[in-house]
Amino acid sequence: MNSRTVTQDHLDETLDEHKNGIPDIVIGRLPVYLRTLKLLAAEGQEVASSQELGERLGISSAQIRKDLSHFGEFGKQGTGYNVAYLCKQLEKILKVDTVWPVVLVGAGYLGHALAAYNGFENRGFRIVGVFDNDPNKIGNKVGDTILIEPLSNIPLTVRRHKVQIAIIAVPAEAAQGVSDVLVEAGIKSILCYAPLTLNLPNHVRVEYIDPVIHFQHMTFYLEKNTSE
Amino acid sequence: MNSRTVTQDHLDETLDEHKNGIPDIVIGRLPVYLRTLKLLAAEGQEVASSQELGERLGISSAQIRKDLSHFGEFGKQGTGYNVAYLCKQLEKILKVDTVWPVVLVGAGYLGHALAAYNGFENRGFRIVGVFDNDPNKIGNKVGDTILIEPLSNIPLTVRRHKVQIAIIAVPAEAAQGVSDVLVEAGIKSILCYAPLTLNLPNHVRVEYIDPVIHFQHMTFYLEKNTSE
DNA sequence: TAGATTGTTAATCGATTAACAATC
DNA sequence: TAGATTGTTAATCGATTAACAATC
Repeated sequence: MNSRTVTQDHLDETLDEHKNGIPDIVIGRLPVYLRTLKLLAAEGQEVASSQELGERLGISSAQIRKDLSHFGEFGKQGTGYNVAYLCKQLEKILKVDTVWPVVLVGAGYLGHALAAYNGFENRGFRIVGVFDNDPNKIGNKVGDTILIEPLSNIPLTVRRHKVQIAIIAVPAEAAQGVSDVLVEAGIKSILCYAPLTLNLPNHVRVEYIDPVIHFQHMTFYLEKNTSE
Repeated sequence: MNSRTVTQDHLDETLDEHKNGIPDIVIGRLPVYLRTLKLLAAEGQEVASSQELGERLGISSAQIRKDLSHFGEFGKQGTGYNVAYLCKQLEKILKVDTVWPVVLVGAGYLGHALAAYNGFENRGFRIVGVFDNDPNKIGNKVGDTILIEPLSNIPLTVRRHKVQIAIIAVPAEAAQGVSDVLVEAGIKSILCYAPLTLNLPNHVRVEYIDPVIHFQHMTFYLEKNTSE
């Protein structure tokens, strides 16, 4: 959850903080800004102030201005931000002005849902390979486009497409083993849907999605039904 | 993202901070501790120190001890924490020592994946209703157990099962409308898979899951392939 | 010009960490 | 007893906010 110092051959840096010294927590908000700005653009809005954005996102206008100020000056006093322009700039900053190839491991229900999702492409990502070790699944197609391949094919696909990002959508028991395979193949970032904390080398970034973590966070604030 | 002050008839409190004054960020880590402890328990480990937990989670032992200290004294000097006992205590603190009913809106690929997932029950949650407005889906069953019902049935199910938690798994365009229906029905917490920020009354807690947000966070730290 | 909003500074607020007495 | 680890305090570190000069 925190910075872990990574010592490599040629440079010293941390995983969570950029060499430029921009806090990771700021980077984490930029995709949310981008998502909102694209929605505004789709609604035909040409200009937005930090105050308007803040209201829409439930955060302060000061935070938005401060966050953006790490990367340059994108607004105009008295007016606000040009929506299309700020979108472009954020895409460049986050490096999603091109499409990144992604491999997906796990072709269960969740894997199918992810493979079928058509919201990746226009936000900078494309699934270029789906892998599973179940012999009953290998050879089948997902969403009548992508073939399900055995895990042993991962290295080839990763090399061929220069893939740096992987999704793990396998059961918890299999996740650590899968992540080892991915790291070995050269994957640099993993999005893990399996409900556990992976043990990985420091040069690999992992993020987690586990709905139950969110639920359990919520229930702390809820009142139990006493009557039942 | 921050505390928003909620003024109700009878009491003043914030959404993100408990009346007891325990920081929301601490609450957010407890489910991760719980998940890890349950895994340790399943592996047969009876005792764990804050240091061991910290290493497993990639956080400091001091943080774990500090977090837990908000709720009581659960460890033993020189030994550490009894895994089973700490599990039980965390479940009580998070109120997941019983099972919460949850409604799911959206029976697309993602909805099916969520409805079929068998990892909710033993962590405190059960899907008691699945809703969709597509006439082609209504009446079908999900995972040959749960019937897909029209959104108009939401209020009845929510009342009958005293449901406080909902999952939104519909396209972005439909999400705001669905959330209005849920709030109207009395839902108190929403887990939203649609890629947008919902506009909701302050007494309703929302959390978001959007894989692209994670991807875009990751790409900031990746190097683009220059050769392609 | 008058009004609005930016970018930035300094102050405030809050979270993490280091350190250690207490104690198993 | 000696070694280990907790719970807690105080110090450090970092993030958010308020405020305002600059300026469109």
